Amino acid sequence: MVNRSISKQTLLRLPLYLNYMKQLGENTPEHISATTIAEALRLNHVVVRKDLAAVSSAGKPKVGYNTEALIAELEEFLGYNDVDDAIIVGAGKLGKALLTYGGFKDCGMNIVAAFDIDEEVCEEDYSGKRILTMDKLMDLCERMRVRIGIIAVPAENAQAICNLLIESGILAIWNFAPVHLDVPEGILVHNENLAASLALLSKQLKEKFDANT
Amino acid sequence: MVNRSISKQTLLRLPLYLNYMKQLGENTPEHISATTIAEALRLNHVVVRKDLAAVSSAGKPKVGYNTEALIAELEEFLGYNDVDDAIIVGAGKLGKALLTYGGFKDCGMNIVAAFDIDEEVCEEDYSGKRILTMDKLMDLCERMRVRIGIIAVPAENAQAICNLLIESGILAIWNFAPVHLDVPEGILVHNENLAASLALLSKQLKEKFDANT
DNA sequence: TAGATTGTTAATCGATTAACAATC
DNA sequence: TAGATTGTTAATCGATTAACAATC
Repeated sequence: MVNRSISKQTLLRLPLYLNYMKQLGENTPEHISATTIAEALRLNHVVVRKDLAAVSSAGKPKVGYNTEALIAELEEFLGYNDVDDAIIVGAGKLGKALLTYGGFKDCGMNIVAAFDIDEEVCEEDYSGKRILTMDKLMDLCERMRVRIGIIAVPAENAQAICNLLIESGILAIWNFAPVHLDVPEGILVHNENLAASLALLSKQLKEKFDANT
Repeated sequence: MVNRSISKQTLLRLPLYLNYMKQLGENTPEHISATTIAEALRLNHVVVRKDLAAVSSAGKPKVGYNTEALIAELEEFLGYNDVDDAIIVGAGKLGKALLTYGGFKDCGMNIVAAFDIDEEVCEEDYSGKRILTMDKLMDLCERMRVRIGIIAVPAENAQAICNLLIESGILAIWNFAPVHLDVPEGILVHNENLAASLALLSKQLKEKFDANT
C-alpha cells in the first residue's frame, strides 16, 4: 500500500465505498470488483479502480477484491482503527446531538465531553457523556492531550472559543459556526456550514428546473 | 452577471466570502477588494477575483467592490432571497437540532416540520416547529409542494425513508445517514457523513505530524 | 499622471477519462 | 484457452495560477 499523494477527492470517495460495502449485509459477496461498486454508486469505474489501487494491493484480475479484506483495508487507511479524542464547545441542540451521536465510534472518533458557558446544562449526563463548565476546558485538553475541537457555539462567540481552544493545545478544529476563523499557521480548520450546504442544494434544484424550461 | 458554468469549487467558496463580509460588523469598509478578502481567507487573490467576477459586475479598478452591494449580489446569486421549504424525517437529537436551528433562515431555507415514527416525540412544539407522525408526511409534501427532504434517521431506515420521500414528490435529498441511497435518475442527493468528516480531519492531523517526524 | 485594482488571455497543474497491457 | 478484471500509461478536461492589458 502506497500512501503518498492521495488526492482530496479520493479521500472523500473512500468512505462512500466503505459505506456501500458495509451496507450489503447478507448480500455481501466474498469478492467485489471496482466495476460493481462504481455501478452501485454511479461513479466512473476507472475512478473507483484507481482509488482502490491507492489503498489496497490485494485486487486480483478476474476475481476482484476480497470484500472483507477491502473493508478492513479501507478502515485501516482512513484511521478508523486507532481511536482519536475530540471535545465539543457549545452544548446547544447541535452540540448535544453531536455529543451523543453513536456513529463517531465506527470511524474511530471518541467525543470526550462537551463544554458550555450555561451552568444550567452542565453536569448533566448525556448517555454517559458529560457537559462541563468552560473553566474545565483547558485543564482537560492538556491532561488528556485532546487535539481536536468542535465548535458548536453561536457565530459571535466562535472566534473567541477558537482562540481558547488553540491556547489549550487543540490542533484541528471542526467549525459549525458560519464564520471564517482566523488561526495561526499550522492549525487545521474544517468548516461545516450546514445552512449554506442546504441552500446550495436548493439552488442546484432550482437551476435544474430552470434548465428544463 | 453571467450565470453559466460556475464551477463547483466556486459555489463552495462564495458562502465563505459572504460570511467574511457579514462578520466585519462595525469595521465594514464602504469598498472591499478581492485582494483583501483573499488575504483574510488565505486564498489566492486571482481565485477570489474570478469568483467575484462570476457573480458581480460592479467591481471598479482602484476602488474594488461596494461591500454592501457585493453582499446583496452574493445573497441573490446563492438564492438566499427566495425562501425554499424543506422537511426533516427523523426527530432524534440531530433532527431536532436541525429543526430548531435558526441559521437556515439567513440562507433562505425554511424547515417546515419534522416527522418521526415515535408517536411520543410527535405533536411536541419546538420553537414553533412541529414534529408530526409519519402518516402525515406525504399529504403535507404534496399540499405544500415541498421539494427538499432531509434524512436524519438511522442508517437501516434511510433507504426506505428515501423511497417514501420520492413517492411524496421530493426532488432533492440531504442525507445524514451513512449509507449510499439508491435513487431514480433526476433526484438530487447530497450526502453529509458527519462521522466520516471528523475522521478525515483526524487523519489529516495525524498525517501532518507523521510528515514532521 | 501614477498606482491600485479589475478583468482577460495564456500557461500550468491536477484530476478524470480513455486506451491498452498484464494476469488469474 | 478465453474472458473478466486489475493496473498502467497516455489523452483529455477543468481548475488554478501567472502574466498582462484596461481603467478609474
